[in-house]
Amino acid sequence: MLLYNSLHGKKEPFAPMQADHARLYVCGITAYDYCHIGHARSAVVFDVLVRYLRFRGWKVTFVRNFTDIDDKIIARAAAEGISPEAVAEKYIAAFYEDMDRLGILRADFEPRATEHIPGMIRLTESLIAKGHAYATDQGDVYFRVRSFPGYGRLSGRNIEEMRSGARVEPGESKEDPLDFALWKSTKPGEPSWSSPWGPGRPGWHLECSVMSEELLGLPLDIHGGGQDLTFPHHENEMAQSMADTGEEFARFWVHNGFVQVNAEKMSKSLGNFVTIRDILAKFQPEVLRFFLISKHYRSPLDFSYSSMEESEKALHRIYQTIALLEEHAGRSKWSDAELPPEVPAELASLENEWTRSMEDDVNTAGALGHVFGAVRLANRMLENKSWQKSSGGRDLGARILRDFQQWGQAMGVFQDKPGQWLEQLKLTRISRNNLDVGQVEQLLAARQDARQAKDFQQADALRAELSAMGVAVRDTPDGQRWDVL
RNA sequence: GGCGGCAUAGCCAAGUGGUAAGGCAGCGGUCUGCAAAACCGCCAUUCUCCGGUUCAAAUCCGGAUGCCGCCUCCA
Repeated sequence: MLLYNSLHGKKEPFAPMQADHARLYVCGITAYDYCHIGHARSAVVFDVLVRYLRFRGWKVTFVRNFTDIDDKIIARAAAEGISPEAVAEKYIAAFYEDMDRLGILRADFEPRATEHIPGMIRLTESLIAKGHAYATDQGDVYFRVRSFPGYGRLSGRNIEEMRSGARVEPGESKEDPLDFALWKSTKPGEPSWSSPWGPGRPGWHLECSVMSEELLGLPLDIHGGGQDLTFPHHENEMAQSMADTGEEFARFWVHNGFVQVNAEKMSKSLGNFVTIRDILAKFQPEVLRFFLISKHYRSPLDFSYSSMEESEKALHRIYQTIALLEEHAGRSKWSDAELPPEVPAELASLENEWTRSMEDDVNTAGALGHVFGAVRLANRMLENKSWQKSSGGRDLGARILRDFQQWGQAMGVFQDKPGQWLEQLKLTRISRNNLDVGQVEQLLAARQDARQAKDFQQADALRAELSAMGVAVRDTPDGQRWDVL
């Protein structure tokens, strides 16, 4: 399969270094707030990557860390009046709640920075010993960026051009503004660990270097994260690790694109910050997941509630067809007829195209297009009276159901029972539209009476009233059924 | 200022040399007493613009315009 490697700026054939065993490390969250839509995208993108690598038959060991000590956590602790540890616990728990709902698989290892302090101290000592880092009188340790010739390779920048932009905090005594902290001396009241340089805490970039090496070994097959982490986080991780080992740190760097809200960067200052919880209060989790995979993972993605509604309708269409296919599969009698050969051939072609899309840099957007191809094919078969009751139709229906199952597993969607999903959709929409179910039922009962009395004018008036409320009524042999639009 | 990305129908969105997937909306139809629910069908001679390469370009090259991201904590 092809994967876009940020290190070289192009798609490259991917295969694990060790036979059949892919090792991935993805930067997780800093646990200082509820997860937003951008965290959801990153989580879903790498969840799909892991699922697909496994679907393809490779063994995958997947590590996703938690940063549980950091400036933002300390600031949040002060704001909430609780300890930094409690802040991290709280938001890690919230992370699991949100991600479980989105169907994100747990990683094989989910290490926390504070569990790996000794390793970080060892790496820092080693870098000092090799001349790549230095301690200051204040008890800070900095990485000597100019001692590592490859610096800037990942993010595509060169040291000379960066000088003006680098910043030096007051009180820092760096040799060079570009240098970054490996170890920070503690300020009063902050969490700290004892170290050869006095009490302090690790710099942010260090944890990923240490934990990835300890849990997976270097070089990693894939190191992932959001595009914004490319610089400085990943550049610095790479510099630390490579300066220490002298070897490649990660073979493939994979970065997901940003989520924007109303075509602007999401930020607290713009007031367009959308958390996963905000969205899941209005939509089923799978709709968000579907929305996130409906565009290629490297492109910017613009979030809006109207896009969510479109995704909801699209997903509804798929579940609707799955429901029809399952019902169809329950038939007891089948004629001997076969389908015209081009019909199963069309399905075979869609199956190939689905795989081709996924093999091409995990193109879920393209793959979904072929899923809809199968939806249409299924519906065409179901609509055709002679196809529908033929053994050829039975086989085609079973094969499409199996495809949906497999495709869904690889992408982390279509896993629910269709009846349940459709019912849940109705409940979600009722609550989103603040519908008064009692009132709806009253109107339905009145319409039922009117229809029985053949007072179609009154029945239609009631339908119009319901419709104005966003309720669609459908008359079936079993009576009235209603859906929320 | 430096680096990078993107511009495809009303909207969203695949497609990296061989003649434009898919979703939403819209339109036509099936079903229905009716039906905005379901299903089927139709819907870009054309891919921001201008040049160039080629038998052939949305896809490659050069230029223009517009939008965005990173360069500072950030998925």
